[in-house]
Amino acid sequence: MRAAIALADKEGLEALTMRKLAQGLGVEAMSLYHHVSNKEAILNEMVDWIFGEFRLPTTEEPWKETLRARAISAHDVLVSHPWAIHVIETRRDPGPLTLQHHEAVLACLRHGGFSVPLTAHAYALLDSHIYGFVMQEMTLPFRTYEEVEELAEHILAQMPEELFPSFTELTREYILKPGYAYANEFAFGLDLILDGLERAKESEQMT
Amino acid sequence: MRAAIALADKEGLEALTMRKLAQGLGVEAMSLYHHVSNKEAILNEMVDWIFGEFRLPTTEEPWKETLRARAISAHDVLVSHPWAIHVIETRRDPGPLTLQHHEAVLACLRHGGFSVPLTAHAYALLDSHIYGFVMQEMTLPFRTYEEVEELAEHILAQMPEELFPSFTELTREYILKPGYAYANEFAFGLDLILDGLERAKESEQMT
DNA sequence: ACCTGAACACCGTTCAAGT
DNA sequence: ACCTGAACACCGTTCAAGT
Repeated sequence: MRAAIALADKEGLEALTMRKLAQGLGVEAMSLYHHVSNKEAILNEMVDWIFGEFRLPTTEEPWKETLRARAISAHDVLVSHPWAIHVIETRRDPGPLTLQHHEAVLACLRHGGFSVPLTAHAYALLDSHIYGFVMQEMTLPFRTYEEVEELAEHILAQMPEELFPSFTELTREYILKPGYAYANEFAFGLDLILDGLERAKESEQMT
Repeated sequence: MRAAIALADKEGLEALTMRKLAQGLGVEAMSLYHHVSNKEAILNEMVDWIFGEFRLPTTEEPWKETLRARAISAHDVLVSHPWAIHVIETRRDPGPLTLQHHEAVLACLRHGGFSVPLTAHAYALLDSHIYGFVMQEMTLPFRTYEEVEELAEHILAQMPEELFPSFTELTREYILKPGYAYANEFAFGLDLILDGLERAKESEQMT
């Protein structure tokens, strides 16, 4: 398990083959099948491990703060294991740590005063933001600010400005400004969503 | 191109191999390399085609309405081509239809009165919701209401209720109610986000 | 109980050879 | 210009055979 995560972290998901995993463990590929039923099972366990890394929200703290912290933690975990979002996307049966995590988020919302339907809405929305944001972040063709700059210049140079005025404007006046980092956009959306959920809860409680 | 999309639609992304694609075209796999440089190029074109299917927002209509319609259209397109979200996630260079689509969304926000930074925030947020939601929707282990019911009963039966009180409550009081469909959650989040963006724009204009 | 070598049914892709 | 057969370097997985 640890070997599989380390291998995917270091060499990418496509390098995680049964042969290479076995090699890292000093064994032949076929031996792995004595400890795990197939590769799917390994991927399932990897996803469950990821959920175990997310900070659990509590029912003691205010819902907004604790869910904000868990969202940021989830974002950070997913970004530091770039294979995770892809693998999560293909899993269909949640492991024990995953269930435990879901339970903690749901309990937090219910204790925070959300009705059952609003809890369902809120959970779907919060996780859409986390997964969708990380997905976009991972597909960006750059990671460092230097790469952003280089790529943006390259794009600007070959993009007809008349056809893409808003695009070039955004690149020039926002992306190429010092201090730009896509990851900073995460908190904006998160806070907008949390504020919106608070408002929805309050208007629900008035009726 | 059309053959590749049809094959992925009908038999799934894992069935889209060069050999099967060629077979459907009545030709050998190796012949494809005369018309396309490699499989990556095919996947790039498929993603660009997907973006071409999204309804383009306009600058004539009010931003909120036209962006709402484009989000719903994008959701519907992605759900009806289940391979799309996975392939988008691994693409790194946008095609012409993709760029055109981005330009239209950015122009719509700018015409709607959003500043350049707020336009960047808004776009990241809207697309996070679309991608993240679809991603979750695709990984659900059910599609029809009957399957929901069956699975929920199965889960309830083997889940220790003391350990997962909120989970069982949600399943019993929300998911198992007639008329439940996960896809319905999409509009809730979308409207919450659009309202939040409107509010953010107004408070920006006051300063 | 654990490991292994050979094999099977696949991949994407290259390349020399055909028309 | 377009297509093809054989081949290469890989996959996940099965299975009989070893210790």
